[in-house]
Amino acid sequence: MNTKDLAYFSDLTQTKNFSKVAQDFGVTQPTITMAIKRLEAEFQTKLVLRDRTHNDLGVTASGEQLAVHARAILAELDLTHQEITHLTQDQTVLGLPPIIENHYFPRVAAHLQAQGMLANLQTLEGGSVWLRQALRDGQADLALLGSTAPLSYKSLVAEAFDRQPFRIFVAADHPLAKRQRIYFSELRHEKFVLFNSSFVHNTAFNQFTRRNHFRPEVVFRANDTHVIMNLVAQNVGVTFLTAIGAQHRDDVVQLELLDDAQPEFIASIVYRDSHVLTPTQQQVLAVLRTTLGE
Amino acid sequence: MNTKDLAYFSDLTQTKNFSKVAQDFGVTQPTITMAIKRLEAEFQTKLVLRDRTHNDLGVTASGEQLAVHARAILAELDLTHQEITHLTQDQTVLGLPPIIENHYFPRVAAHLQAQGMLANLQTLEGGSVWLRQALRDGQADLALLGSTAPLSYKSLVAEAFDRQPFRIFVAADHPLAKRQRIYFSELRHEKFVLFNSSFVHNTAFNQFTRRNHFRPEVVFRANDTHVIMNLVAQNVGVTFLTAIGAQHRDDVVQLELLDDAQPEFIASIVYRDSHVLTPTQQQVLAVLRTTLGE
DNA sequence: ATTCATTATAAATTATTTTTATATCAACCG
DNA sequence: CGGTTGATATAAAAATAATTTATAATGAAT
Repeated sequence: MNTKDLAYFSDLTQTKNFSKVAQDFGVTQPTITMAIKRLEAEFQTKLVLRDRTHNDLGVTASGEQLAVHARAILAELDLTHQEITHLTQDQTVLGLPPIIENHYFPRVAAHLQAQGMLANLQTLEGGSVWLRQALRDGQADLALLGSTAPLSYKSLVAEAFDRQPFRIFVAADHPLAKRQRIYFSELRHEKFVLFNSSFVHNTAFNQFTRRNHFRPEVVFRANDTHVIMNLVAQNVGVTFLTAIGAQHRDDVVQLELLDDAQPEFIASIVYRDSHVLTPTQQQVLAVLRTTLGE
Repeated sequence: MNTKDLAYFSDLTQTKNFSKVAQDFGVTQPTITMAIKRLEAEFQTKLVLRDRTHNDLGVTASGEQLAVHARAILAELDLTHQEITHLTQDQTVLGLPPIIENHYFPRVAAHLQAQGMLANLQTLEGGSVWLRQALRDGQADLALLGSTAPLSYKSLVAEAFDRQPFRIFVAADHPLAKRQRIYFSELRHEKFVLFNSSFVHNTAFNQFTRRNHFRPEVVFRANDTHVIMNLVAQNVGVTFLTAIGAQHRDDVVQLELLDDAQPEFIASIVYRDSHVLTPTQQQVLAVLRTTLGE
């Protein structure tokens, strides 16, 4: 069976228009008619219902089922291409959320440098949530990710290497700046400057707000620690980060949280379980493990 | 890309012999040569190393990677066929381990009968461990499975509906038969008759033995409760089953276990998350839920 | 040195897919 | 109504792709 037919069909279930699919793939319309016929023969079932009365194309139950699998197959094929490309170019793409990149990566880079392997490494920046998907679909080969619970994801292998508590950061001239420890509930009426939703900080933050039964007022979301810290320093709001997320600065004060059973920031090395690691990638992984492991 | 090429390649990585692959698929040998060439062109990389010196065919890193994905794609395609076949024949295959079949299924069957749906149901018997795989690769659409921890498997959805403690069964004339409750450690020197390893009972049993630091003497393994019970009645050994696993009989006595934090037998309704349920399958699922749910 | 087992190559054949050209069908429109 | 439009189907021709046949090449084993 040709995977092209699956691609045609997958598109058809979405556009519900034979001619449009033909256009999308730069082929003529009868090609699509024939492709669908082939699939219907292969699976011995009607896949689409041509309802010319309402000029609307229906997908049968079998068709829906096929569409689900067709997409899975096409995604797998795509992933295969990406992986093999990285493999042949001996390139390792390491996904890094900015906080981890700032805190842990310098150490790793130094070791890789020493082994002359830095040239084979590309980094891919993004929030942990976004990177998890990037890892799945082959944009990255390895990643260092943050999470609030030990990672255990379908098709991914995760090895936790560090845990960090979350902290609150306020401007040095903020009323709370004198305190060293506070309860999250005391922040009920504060304004917040936070990471955007592709970061795990949000998961943890939401746990805190849910437990304390309040809707926080989030005045701004950014995806850069420095931007956030600058806003905090100017009292635009307070923020919620890990201790390691913030370089030291005089105009911002760090507060410990006193709440029980707090979520933690768990840092893990993550990779796909279906991915056969190259020697280079294994070396990178080994460096990550020895450098980051306790 | 044609999936046939992936099948050829997958076979080749295992047989490591072009001619053998050709035979396996009933085609001529140059067909395989060409297929591999096509894949090598598609992925722009060498996939196999023709090492004629050692008359051994090596698979490159890229080849290994492709093989992993090729198998995944072919399995997905196979699953698709199976699912669509069941779909068009409006047949639902329900996987049932024998213990669950004996205890819970009669109730379910009565309800299905009342709704005239029993004709659309086929059952597939096997241990929970084996059925889990059968469900994954499409031999079954739904299953009632036993487990010792709440089920959460990659690509499967599980809804727990009952919990049962494990018990020990001994012959009526066994020295322990007078006791009503015992500690597992008291069984250190007993002979055991058990289910074979495709049953979850083993997982639980192993937890008990590990905690009590002994290697049990297993004298026989069977996959039928009656066989096991008959052996127990004749003092061939004692067994380890759920309370519901045994019909009442005079020659066998049931003992409660006194150990702390025992594993339980958790019964769950399980199905694939990628599977689009037919109306019939949804009805069956609804009957399962109402009949089995508390 | 010859034979054997294995894979490669090239031309011919066969199968499959795509295009071109045209038909069908229902809805819409004045 | 009849004509036009948008959508899919069909059939024959053309283009592509896969497979076979026949044979060559390669290295190992005897």
